[in-house]
Amino acid sequence: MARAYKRLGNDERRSRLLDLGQALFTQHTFDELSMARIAREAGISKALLYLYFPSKRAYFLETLASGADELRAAIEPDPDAEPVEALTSAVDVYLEWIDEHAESYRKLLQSAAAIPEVREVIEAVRADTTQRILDGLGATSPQARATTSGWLWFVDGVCLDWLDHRDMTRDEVRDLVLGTLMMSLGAAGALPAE
Amino acid sequence: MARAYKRLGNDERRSRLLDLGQALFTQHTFDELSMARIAREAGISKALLYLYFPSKRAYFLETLASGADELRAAIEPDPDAEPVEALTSAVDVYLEWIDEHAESYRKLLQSAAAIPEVREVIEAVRADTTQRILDGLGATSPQARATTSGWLWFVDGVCLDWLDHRDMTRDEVRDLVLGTLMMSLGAAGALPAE
DNA sequence: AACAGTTGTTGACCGCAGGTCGACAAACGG
DNA sequence: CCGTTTGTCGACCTGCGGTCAACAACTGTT
Repeated sequence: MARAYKRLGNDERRSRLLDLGQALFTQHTFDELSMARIAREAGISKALLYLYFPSKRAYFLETLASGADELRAAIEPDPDAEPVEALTSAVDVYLEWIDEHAESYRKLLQSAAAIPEVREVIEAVRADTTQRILDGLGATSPQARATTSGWLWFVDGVCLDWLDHRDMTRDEVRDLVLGTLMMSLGAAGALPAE
Repeated sequence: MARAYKRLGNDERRSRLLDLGQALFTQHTFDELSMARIAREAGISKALLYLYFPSKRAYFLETLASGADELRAAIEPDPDAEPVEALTSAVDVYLEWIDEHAESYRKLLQSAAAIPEVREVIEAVRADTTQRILDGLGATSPQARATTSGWLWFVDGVCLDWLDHRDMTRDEVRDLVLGTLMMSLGAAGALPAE
């Protein structure tokens, strides 16, 4: 009698599922995919999927983390560089990543608000980034904080517009985005004279 | 024998349901509310709710529209005013509305990404607003478009930060937000000399 | 070769969600 | 008083995220 199923080691199965998730979640939104569908796509039963991940959200988050860690590491600023240069290169890396993962980026921003945990992660990253920028520039006023925090939204807005139209080069986008930060911080009277 | 239920006219029932929806959806997110719960809250059966609205999303959208129309009308620019002033007053009205409906505003931005239809509405409004601003200022370059479109995100980002901290006056927020638009359009080389 | 232990794997099941349908009951005209 | 209209409801269907007891594939021992 033919074997009923192929048996895999724990780690092997797990990493296969994560790979599959990364592939699926970049093509479909969180709630476009059911656990049943994912299991079918993986050639296993739903129950097995739940043996490896406690919930759909957890699965999504792990899938996300495995892909986002590289980005986050790349954006981490070089502590030896001066603030403005560190920021410039961080933006560069960010734009490059978006350029190469356009669909994932879109789906991520879409899934973001839907899942509270993801929203929290993004908000935490934003708050953290805001603080790093403020520290780097030595700004402290509420205006500076609001401007910087709003600017992060601005960046994502510009990126989405960029992906929609594709009529600017990556360098142009970078200059636009960085110029805007400096200009608006200046307008808010938050930039120390340099 | 006591009457089994109170019978209402079509319009009466409908508008009561919309009022209830507006109240509920400003206190809870879209998926925090079940149709069963809404029906219970309205004192009717779920089936009746579905007689008036074809789906939960449709119900949410109509609820939203009835509340958003007033805002949209208020933001509609006075065609006789000069562009900059029209924009200023529009932002003023927008901020005032957010100030008074802080929770609704938050819930809306959260529900936004979750429901495709809502996202589409918001994106349409943003695209429309972007175009109006560009027309008003006589700007046409991709940079100007990207900047303006990103600025709308900036505004929402600043507003969320504002609601989180509440350490600026509404006028300060307005000046910050308008100043940023002008500054960044200027930096993008998109502003005609004035 | 047989057997026991481990563990990867499954089919059947639960509760709840959005959505549908046929039957009933309130109002109104004659 | 009855027939028609239509506002209303309880029961039901499907599909979702999530759970569980049982089974089957591999491993080591004798």
